[in-house]
Amino acid sequence: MTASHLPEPAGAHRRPTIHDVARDAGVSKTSVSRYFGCERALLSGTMVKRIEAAIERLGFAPDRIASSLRGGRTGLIGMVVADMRNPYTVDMLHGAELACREHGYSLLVCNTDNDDRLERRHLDVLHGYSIEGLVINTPGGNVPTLVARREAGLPMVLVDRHIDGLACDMVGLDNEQAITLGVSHLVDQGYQRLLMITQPGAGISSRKARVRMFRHRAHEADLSAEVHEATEAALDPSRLAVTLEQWLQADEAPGAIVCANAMVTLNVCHALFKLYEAPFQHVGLLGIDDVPWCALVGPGITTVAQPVVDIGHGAIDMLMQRLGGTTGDPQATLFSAHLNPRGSTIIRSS
Amino acid sequence: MTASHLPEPAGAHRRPTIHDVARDAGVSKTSVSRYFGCERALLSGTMVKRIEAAIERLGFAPDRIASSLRGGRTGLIGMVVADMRNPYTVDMLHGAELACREHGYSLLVCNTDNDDRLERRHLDVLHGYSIEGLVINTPGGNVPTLVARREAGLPMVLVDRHIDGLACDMVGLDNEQAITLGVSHLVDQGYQRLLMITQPGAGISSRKARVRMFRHRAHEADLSAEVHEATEAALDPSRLAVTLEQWLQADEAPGAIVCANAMVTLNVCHALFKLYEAPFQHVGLLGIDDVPWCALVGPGITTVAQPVVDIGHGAIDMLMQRLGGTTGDPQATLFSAHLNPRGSTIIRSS
DNA sequence: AACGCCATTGGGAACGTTCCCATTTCAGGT
DNA sequence: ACCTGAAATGGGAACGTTCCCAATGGCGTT
Repeated sequence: MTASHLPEPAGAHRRPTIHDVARDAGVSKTSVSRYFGCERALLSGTMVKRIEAAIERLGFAPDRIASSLRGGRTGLIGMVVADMRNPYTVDMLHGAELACREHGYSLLVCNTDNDDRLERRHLDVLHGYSIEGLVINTPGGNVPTLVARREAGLPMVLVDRHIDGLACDMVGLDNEQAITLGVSHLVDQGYQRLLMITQPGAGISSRKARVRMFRHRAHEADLSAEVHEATEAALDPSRLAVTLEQWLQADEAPGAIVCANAMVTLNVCHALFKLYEAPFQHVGLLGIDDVPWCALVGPGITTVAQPVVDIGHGAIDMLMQRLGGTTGDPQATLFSAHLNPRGSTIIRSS
Repeated sequence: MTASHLPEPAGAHRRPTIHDVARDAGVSKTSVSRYFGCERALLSGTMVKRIEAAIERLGFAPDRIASSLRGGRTGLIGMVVADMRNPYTVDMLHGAELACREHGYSLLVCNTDNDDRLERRHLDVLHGYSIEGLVINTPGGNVPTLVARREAGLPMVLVDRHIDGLACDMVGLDNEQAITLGVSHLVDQGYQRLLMITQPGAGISSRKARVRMFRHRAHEADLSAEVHEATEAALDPSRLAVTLEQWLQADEAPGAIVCANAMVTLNVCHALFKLYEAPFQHVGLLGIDDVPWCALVGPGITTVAQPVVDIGHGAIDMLMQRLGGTTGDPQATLFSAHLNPRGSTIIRSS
């Protein structure tokens, strides 16, 4: 018998542990643990050198799973998004990833495809991993679960929208300012009637805010303002084209369409190109959310852009503050939009 | 003294453990553990009912961190991508997320922004979390680290490109077929000279394959074929415009531009719109990678589309096979592209 | 010379699971 | 009645860390 332990399979050797390092360096495992933790200052110079040498020799890397178990800190942040393919989500995720990296956290990303049951499942999984914080962009179908987690002490930041009955931090766009900016521009350009196309937003605060403010500002400027809520199906370009044509032919005065987000802008463009070869000679178009291709379509599509990367970054920043121990009432961080004027909001003589 | 343990803070109660459930149900913790694990069949009907009731009462959810420590299986898959903002990456990620969900795994997502040092750091972090598998889309700057992990037994799948000296599974596009499809289309449409714009691809197999095949097919069809490698800076629309104009004016024969990926297509479009009001009356354009806005620009941009979501899904599927114990030589799964013919590849009388 | 204190270091319990092995129970065959 | 073995259950070690507490040793103070 060579050893009292496992025969140790020939090829792959066992990952070294803090124990191995301790033995190799001739110190206690506690000291090695201190080397990695925040008690590094306790160690003497000789000790540090010996530990470092042993780590190098063995190629040791601490096991975060074991560390999480005893230490309680997993270093994991849960990120639950409603629609991974939405450009908004992508940029937000990018900002969040950046911020996590800065703070030494890692992101567990979950996509719910706007499905409440799936969201619920993802929340359970994240709970299983003992995430330290949650950033969530939710349609609002799992309020009880979220409230429970929040009250159990899980730091949580809502993105883009806040949810009634869920007292927690939130990061998003200053929708009032954004819509004011957009409508003022359209007024300045001389449009006399406006149509907003939006997705149905039963419980989604940001969508409701945009519609409310749109009506308000248009009314203030004495313009007629209509709002069309297009369900998933009604966003289909062909069906949308019918709606748009009706609205266009109802009145001779120059009109402009406002798209409530990038998804809507894309579909409205498709619809307009079905109707006209050069649609922007007949109607103005302003999109909320700027995406790279907006500058390429027709004479360029005017947009009101939100700083989405900053929003994602800001979400993590708020989380870090809570993790740092900040208590107190929920905060809302709202970012300002800016205008990208392009050719789609210039009135051509017809 | 009421108890020998902690005074138990008033508000938030401790998360229940398998122990609490066992006590409440009047069974052993082993049985509760069996309830969740794959030894469920060992339990009698009564036992199952009592455990279920206790779980319900306490709101217990197993701790995956503790489970990972002893059990060795973390349920975590690492996903390292070179550029999170690239539409390719987004769709791929979406497919991978979908597949992970099906198999009960969760994704730890890392973005490297094409930075080797950052990629290295992310790989270390993932190693710390004992991921069970790795899907990576790499510029190729950390071969030694990757080889080491692979040889230590970590299942690994490369996405989009394979790396010399790294023997591991790979999922991507059948570049030969894709380019053949694109070039044939251009030939059929009557173009007589071709220009491919690509990003520099020193170590990137997919880029090299596209260039090589482009040259080959063009030569076969007796067309002149030029390739322009645009560095990050040279992708700037203004500088690109100069390059394109030179090429256009060098010859009268009708020519078409092939863009090696969506990023390039976007910038080339910007450049063309700087040169002409209606660029596609002067030059043909074909893009590799289809993105939603391609149909909207000018008369629509013809594309060769890869099934990116399937590629992401496929990557996880391969990983699962390896996790299931499949051994043997590295496999490559290549998907076929399909053509979306649009207005940008129709020759207009000039 | 005895004392106390700070700076270092080490030993061992604990975190919440899973897994190995031992134990109990009971049916069925001799 | 006894033995055998399968089915069901429980006890305790182990996973690799962190953290509490105790121990050691050197040095300045009374």
